[in-house]
Amino acid sequence: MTITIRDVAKHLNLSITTVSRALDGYDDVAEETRQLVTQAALEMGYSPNRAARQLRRQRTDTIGYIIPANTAGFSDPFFSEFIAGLGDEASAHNFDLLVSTAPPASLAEMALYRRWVQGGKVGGMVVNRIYEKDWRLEYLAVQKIAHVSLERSSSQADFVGIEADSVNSMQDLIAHLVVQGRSKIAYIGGLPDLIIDRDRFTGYKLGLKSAGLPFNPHLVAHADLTREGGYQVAKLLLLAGSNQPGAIVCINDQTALGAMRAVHEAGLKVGQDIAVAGFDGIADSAYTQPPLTTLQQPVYNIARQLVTMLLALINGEPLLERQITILPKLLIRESTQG
Amino acid sequence: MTITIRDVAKHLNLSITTVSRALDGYDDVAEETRQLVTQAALEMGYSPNRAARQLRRQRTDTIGYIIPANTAGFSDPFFSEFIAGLGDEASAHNFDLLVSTAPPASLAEMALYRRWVQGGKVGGMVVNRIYEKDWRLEYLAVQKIAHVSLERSSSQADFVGIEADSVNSMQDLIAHLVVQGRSKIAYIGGLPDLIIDRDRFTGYKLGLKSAGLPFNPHLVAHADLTREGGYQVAKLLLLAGSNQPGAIVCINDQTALGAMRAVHEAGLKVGQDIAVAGFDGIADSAYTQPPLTTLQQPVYNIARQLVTMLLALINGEPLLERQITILPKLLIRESTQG
DNA sequence: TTGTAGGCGTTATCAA
DNA sequence: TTGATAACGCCTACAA
Repeated sequence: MTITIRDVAKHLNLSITTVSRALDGYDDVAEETRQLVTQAALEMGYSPNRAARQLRRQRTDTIGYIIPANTAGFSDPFFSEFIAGLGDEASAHNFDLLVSTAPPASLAEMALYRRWVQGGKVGGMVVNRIYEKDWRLEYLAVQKIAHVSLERSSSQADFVGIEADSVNSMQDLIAHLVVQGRSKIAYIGGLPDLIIDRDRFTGYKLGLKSAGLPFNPHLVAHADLTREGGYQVAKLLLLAGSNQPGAIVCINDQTALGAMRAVHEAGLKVGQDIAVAGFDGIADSAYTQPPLTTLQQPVYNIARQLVTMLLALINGEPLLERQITILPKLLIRESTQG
Repeated sequence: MTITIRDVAKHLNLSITTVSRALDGYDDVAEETRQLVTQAALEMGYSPNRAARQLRRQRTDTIGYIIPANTAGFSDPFFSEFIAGLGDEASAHNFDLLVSTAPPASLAEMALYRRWVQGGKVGGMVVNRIYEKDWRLEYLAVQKIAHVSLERSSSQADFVGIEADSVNSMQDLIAHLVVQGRSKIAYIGGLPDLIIDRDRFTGYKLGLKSAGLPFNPHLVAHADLTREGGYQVAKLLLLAGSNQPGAIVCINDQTALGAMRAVHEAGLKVGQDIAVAGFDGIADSAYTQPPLTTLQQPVYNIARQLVTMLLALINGEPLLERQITILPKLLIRESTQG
């Protein structure tokens, strides 16, 4: 940081006030002067110091997102798409995106929130992978800081964000599997306290009910939303002998990828011997072998939309819709059709 | 931003100086006082305003990384691992990571650099996907701002960062394919100006030479490092009739995934009819069907190491190694063995 | 060991 | 239409 507004002003024999206003587009500056200033700023390579601006304006042009990663070195394409969406939309509004990772409800996570929110580093937060009881949402509400969430916790008094209608879309998926002649349909979820687990599991059960199929707790398992977790849990399900499932429905695509691998290693054919389906519709899902049936959510666009909503909140602009519901789209691919 | 150091000081009937120093761990503060202050700060929910601190200290605790994304809504697991590594290591040092995406050498990219670097928003940058002639590196050098890069441009006078020995590792891969009886080995790269393309392509050619195989320009194609690009280009290669390759070596795993799909759609079997190999060793590669042979780089750890180096640079600490070379590890999987 | 005071670079208020 | 000046919250010489 070497060149300041003072340098520009001195160079032009103007006051810093005029320079500041010329650059900020105030209309009480002579057009001629503005041209001069803009030109000089560009030539001199001046860009306003963000810290000073933030301090003075008492607001920041930064939003934050903390990836809820349980393990170090994790990797889930859901997050790259999500972050790309957040970043692109933020950039479009000259906002910046602060990113970090922390295990849910960990001390590290809390420290980050504290630093970012109470330190005024961010003007708003994006949250997802919501839990039924989620300290983050309570915290953000108490701090009265702008935030939007993907998925909704029942404790959220004033929910602003997007939720997917997992319950209904999951039922569509189950119906599809039933049409394909599958009856012993297994479900691999995540932590039961997760909103997405609750909803997708509910949809799964309702789907069975509609089809007149019995609910069998032995066909339900919980993993951790990772490929590895899906793999391990699916292996166990496949050992069930006569109780072996004819289909495995997973809480997300990563889990499904793991399950597919387990099926394959068991010497069975995905799509023929056992149907496998996921949820999210990440780009990978079209490239697996066989391609994966999934409930697709437009992750990238959801992220952009969330940022749009968040910025409106931050800028105190009216929000057309405070709550948006999306119906994931059933993409039927080979993994569920013999 | 509501509770400041002043509030804490007033609450305790101390001066702000004392509070500031107590919290920053200076040793000229009575232990008793420190306890009091720390306690009060916690209770009152005080966290220093980052903007004020940055302005005063004339340095920031933020580093930046701009994802070189060519298309909106892109998704490459390489980047999620990379970002997770950057974020984790930054967090470990109480630094924050600013992330955005921009097409290489675009106006948007330049605007971001300007805002971040000249605006003092970041104290250092991480750069990768380097080009032979790369404006970012020149810019960062001119601005005299700390930066590290993954891959090295020949124009980098003072390179600090990590480079993979693509040339040698690629030769290992070619040797492996030759042992497997493959002779018509194709190469799908990226833009020729990319360092990784230059190096991997060089390794490819040297590998052919060592094996006494002729170099055939018709077996070389350029895509864009995406799955879709790899898919399209591989389709063309497969149409070559009698010139059809027996193996396809790709610049990265994403390209290889696309190529695998093309092979599959052509009714051929990956690993038997045609061998396919990638580069990077992203987590996905173990889960494809068949699993993908690849040259693995520890992306997550590379990212962490880069941040370690960058922070040393920023803090003016001595760097044990300014330049680290990594030899990617050949992971032989089914995609190259019949 | 603690307190006083100046200034980091901006923007906003007020006066010219 | 432009300029002088105060303040944003913090850190750090320097003084007590």
